[in-house]
Amino acid sequence: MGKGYTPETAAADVAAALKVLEGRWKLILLFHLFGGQVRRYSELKKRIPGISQKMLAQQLRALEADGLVRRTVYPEVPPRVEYQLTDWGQALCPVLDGLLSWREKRHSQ
Amino acid sequence: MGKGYTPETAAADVAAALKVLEGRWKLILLFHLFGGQVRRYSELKKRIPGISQKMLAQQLRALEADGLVRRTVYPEVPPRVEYQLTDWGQALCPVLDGLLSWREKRHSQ
DNA sequence: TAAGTGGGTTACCTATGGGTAAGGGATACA
DNA sequence: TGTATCCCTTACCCATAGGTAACCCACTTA
Repeated sequence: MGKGYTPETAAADVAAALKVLEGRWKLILLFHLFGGQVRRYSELKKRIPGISQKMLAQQLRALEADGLVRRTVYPEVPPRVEYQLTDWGQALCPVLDGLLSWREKRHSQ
Repeated sequence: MGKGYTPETAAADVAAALKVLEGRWKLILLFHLFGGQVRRYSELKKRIPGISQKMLAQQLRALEADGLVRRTVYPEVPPRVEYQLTDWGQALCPVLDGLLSWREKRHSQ
C-alpha cells in the first residue's frame, strides 16, 4: 500500500474498483471480450445463455460508462452494434488472474 | 488465463473469489487487519465508525467461515475475543493492491 | 439488589438489484 | 399492407443485503 491510505480510504478505493464488476453478468461479459474479441449485441445474446435483452443492454451500457467497453454503432439497417474492451478494460485481465491464483491457494497451505 | 477456462467458468471462479469480499464492511475490516494486526471486537467497533454490533459480528463470522480471519476466544469474564488475518487472508493484500493500481491507471492513458 | 462490561443475537423494516413480459422504432422485403 | 430484424426501453414484481432497536448471558463490583 503505497500512499497515505487509511483502512477507510483503501477500502473505499477497492470498493470503487469492484463496483465496476458488480452485477450478475459483467464478469461473464468481460471474459467474452478479453483478448481483443469484438462481438455484436445479438452475438453476445446467443453466447450467454440465460441473459435477457434488458440485462445485456443494461450491463453493457454500465461497462461502457465505466470505460471498460467501447461501443461502436454502424448506421445500417438493421442496425449493427459492436462491443470490445478498451485498453484499460483489457488491463483488468491480469488483475482477475491474480484473484484466481489467490483463490486456488486457499487449501494448498 | 492458464487452464481450460471458458468465459463462464472463469467468471464464476472470479465471482466466487469476490463473493468473499462482498458486503459493506468486509473490505474495511480487512484493511484494519492487514499487516498482522490483532484486534478485539470492541476495538474494531470503536475504530470503524458507523458499524453496528450486528454487522460487525456478522461480517467477522463470514470472513472467519471463508478462511480469511482467525477468531480467538479467551474464556475470561468479561469475555475477550481477538481477530487477525490468516496467511491466506493476508495474501489478499497484494491482489487488492493490483486492483488499486488498475484503478489509478484509468485516466492516465 | 442493582448496575456495568464484553461480545454478541433476535426481530423487524426498507431499499435495491435483478427477474419477466411486453412494447418501440427504423428500415427492408414480399 | 404486413412482417421480419436488430437493439434496445419500460413497467412491474420479488428476494435479499443491510439498517435500527432491543434483548441476552456470565460474572464482578458497589
